[in-house]
Amino acid sequence: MARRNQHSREELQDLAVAAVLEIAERDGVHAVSARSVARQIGYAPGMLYHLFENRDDLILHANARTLDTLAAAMDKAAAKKTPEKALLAMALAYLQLAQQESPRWRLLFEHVMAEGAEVPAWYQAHSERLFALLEQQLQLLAPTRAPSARQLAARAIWSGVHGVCLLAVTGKLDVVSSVREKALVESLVTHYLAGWLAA
Amino acid sequence: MARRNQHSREELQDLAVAAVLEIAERDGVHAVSARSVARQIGYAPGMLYHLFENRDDLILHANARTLDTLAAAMDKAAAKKTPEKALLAMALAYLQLAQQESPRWRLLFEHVMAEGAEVPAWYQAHSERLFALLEQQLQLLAPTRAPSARQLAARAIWSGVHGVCLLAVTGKLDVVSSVREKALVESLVTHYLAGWLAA
DNA sequence: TCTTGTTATTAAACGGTGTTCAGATAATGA
DNA sequence: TCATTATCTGAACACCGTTTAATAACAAGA
Repeated sequence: MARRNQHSREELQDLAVAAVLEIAERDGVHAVSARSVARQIGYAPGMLYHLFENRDDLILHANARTLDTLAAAMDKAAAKKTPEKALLAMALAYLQLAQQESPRWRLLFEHVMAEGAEVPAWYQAHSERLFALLEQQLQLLAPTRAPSARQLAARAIWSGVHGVCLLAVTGKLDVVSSVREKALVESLVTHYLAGWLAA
Repeated sequence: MARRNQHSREELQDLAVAAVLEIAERDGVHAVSARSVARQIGYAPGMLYHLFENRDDLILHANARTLDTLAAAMDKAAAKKTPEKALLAMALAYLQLAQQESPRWRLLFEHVMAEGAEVPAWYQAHSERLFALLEQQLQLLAPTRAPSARQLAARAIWSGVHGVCLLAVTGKLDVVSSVREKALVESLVTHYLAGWLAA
């Protein structure tokens, strides 16, 4: 069978991306392969290579959707709060999402570009949106500071929170069960901010 | 050919681990495979499965060596310093090592256990040594605080520093080139500590 | 309506991966 | 010297990402 023309190119891309996320959630990250995704959307594996450049491209499209979900959750979490509380709420929103939809986030955390391949600009734009949300609150919190200082603080906070979420989701943190991940994020954000503001 | 008995089991394990690290450094992380490692040490791929349980086991042994190198560097960096300076020095030692031997660290950062497999206890012991080094300094810095508070702080700091190193090595941080990684680590550690001590 | 051209789709293959295992070979102990 | 034991290999299995020639269905024109 060939040329059925049931879906537009864009529809097929959406179907494939949705299939990636669904398979990851249902069968685990390891189960996401060109063949499994193709089977799920009812096409041959080769079809995926007319829709995406390669596997990286497909996974990045799925991960971009995950990042957008997070950006929306952070926006919501920050609404009508003081900058300090907003920053903490955004960090906790990250942790919560990463924990409750961990397969999606493992897909994001554990994805590695093929040898020599660079992360494309369009994807970086998605992740930069997150930094922008932080910088926005830091702007309100410390309007007189240099923009470069705020950029640095935003990246320091986010790298730190990212580290906690990553270790939490990939299960490398449960060394001491008494230390809860939420407490880690709270400690990291509040103490860093306190120190940063006092400096 | 079979049964040449040139090396003991332990020697062969060491050879294999060394081969993993050498191939990663020379040809890149992607080039590390059962076949390439076996070829490098002059044996058949199947041999590796008499020396290690599986690929994860082999990689973990290599990564444990990387962790031990870091622990030694941290020990050296912390010597004869005040606790605060020691903590910063240890974090910077991490960053420096991760940056200058990035293939080894990509091997560590990007390694993912097979589906359903847990990180074995003997490996966790290696990474716990790092936390212990931090807690040791925090003990000197804030001897009156509860041990659980120090455990939490050690993990918060380390998760944060880990986040920076990871993003730096895997190249996901160069969004704003003006922000240097070293400045991020310094900011993270000093401001967190300042806030933590003031609390 | 018939034909031609275009486009979506697939089957099959290629070279790679981790892993298993029966069998071959050399060292060892009796 | 012979039987046993431990070491090591070759070949296979099932999977992976990816490419490509061939095919079938649609669209357009005559």
